[in-house]
This record gives sequence, structure tokens and C-alpha cells, in this order.
Amino acid sequence: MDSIKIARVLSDPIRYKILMMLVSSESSCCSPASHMDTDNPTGLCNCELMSELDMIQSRVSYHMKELVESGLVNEEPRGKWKYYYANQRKVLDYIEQLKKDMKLE
Amino acid sequence: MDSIKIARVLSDPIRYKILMMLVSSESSCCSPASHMDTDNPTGLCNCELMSELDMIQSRVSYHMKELVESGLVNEEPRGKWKYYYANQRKVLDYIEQLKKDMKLE
DNA sequence: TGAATACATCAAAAAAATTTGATATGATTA
DNA sequence: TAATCATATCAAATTTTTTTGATGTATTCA
Repeated sequence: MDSIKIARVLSDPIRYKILMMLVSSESSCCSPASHMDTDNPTGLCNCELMSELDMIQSRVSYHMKELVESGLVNEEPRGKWKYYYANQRKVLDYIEQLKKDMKLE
Repeated sequence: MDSIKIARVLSDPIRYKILMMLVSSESSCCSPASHMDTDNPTGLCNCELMSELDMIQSRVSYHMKELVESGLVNEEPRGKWKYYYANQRKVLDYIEQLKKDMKLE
């Protein structure tokens, strides 16, 4: 059941916060805007998350892996860096599944 | 953040299954229908969950406690038994919070 | 009342998830 | 090419969650 996996990923406070940061992010660190994918102008890289969250690198990396593997976040390598952005569609899909399972609406 | 707590509860496969069972339950075990709360004709008791899920009593009890404490399930003691029913409004609230946090719609 | 039934709670064990520090990989830049 | 920077991965330690078996409490029923 996919919604269980999504719920697990969403149940960690740090990941939830990261997801909200990604949803809200309009600018990027570490590189000029020209490095960004034109279709996805938003995004954050690990280094920004590290300083923003005051967490060591491997810890950020671990949580980003969880987020990406769940599909809630997409990643986009740009040279040395890796940018992340929220996959809002995945959240919508999760919500739809939840509604269906819980016989809502 | 409340949605994190809800997500944690929803991230366990057993609890998710129980919640779906409660949502779908129209009849009850262990007692005549007259024992049921008239406002909430659905519901299941521990004993039915035990046999349905093939789990020992303390395990069912643990998960029901988690579900009740999260607000996803309401309980209703009826004499010797305890009936549970899904609180669909709580799921809806969770979904609304999620939508808000993820800037959806 | 006393036996039986249903559920709660507890502590210990087991399992799963997270954190950390060290090291590895891979791209960039001097 | 060598040094540097950003990120990935790993194993061990820690923390959190779940499971189990034992025991406690409350209600029902004979």
C-alpha cells in the first residue's frame, strides 16, 4: 500500500519541514539562476538545507533520499550540486488514495 | 505539528488496515445492535479485530490506543466491550492541513 | 459471590528508524 | 592534474516503535 509509505515519510518532523521549505522555495543557493531547470525554477540544494536546518550533511542526505525515494520530492543534479523540489502531484495522489480508502466524499 | 502525528499513526500497516475496517464496518460483533450508540451505528470491538487480524489482544490494544489518542478513532465503552469507529472528520482535517502546508489548490 | 470475559497496562525483547563520524565518489576549478 | 567542493554511502551507536507474555482491572453472568 503506497499511502502507508508516504505517511511514513511524512511522519518525520524534519522531512515534513523540508517538504514545506521546498514548496515555499522560489530562489536557490549555490548557483546563479541560470543553472536551474527552466521548467522548475524553484528548488533547494543540500547545502542550503544544511545551513537552514542546522544539520550535518549525511543527515540531510539521508532524509533527502527518503523524500526522493517516496516520490514526494524530485531531484535534479546540476553539476556539483543537486537541487530538490517538491512533487505536489504526489501529495495530491496520496490525498486521493486516503479519501478513497477512508470513503470520504 | 499535528499532521506529523497523524501521519505517524497512518504509517503503520496494521493501523491503516484497522482504520479501513472501521470505515467499512456496518455490523458489530459481541452484542446485539441495541447495544450500539444510535448516532454511530457502525463500530467494531477488540475481539472482532483480534480474530479478523489474527493478532493477540495486547497488540490490538496497543494499536487501538494509538488510533484513539490520535483522534482518528473514537471509542465507546459498552459494558464489558469497547467499540471503535472511525473519525472521518479527523482524516479530513488532516487532509486540509496537508493541502495548506503543501500549498495545494 | 465467584468464575469468566473483555480490555488495559507493564516491562522486557525485538525490530525499525534515525543519527553520527568516517570515508568514498564525482564534478569543478585553480 | 591536483585540490576543493558537494553529495553519497557505510557501519556503529542511538532512539523510537512495535511486539510479546504476564498481570491487573472492571464488567457480566451463573
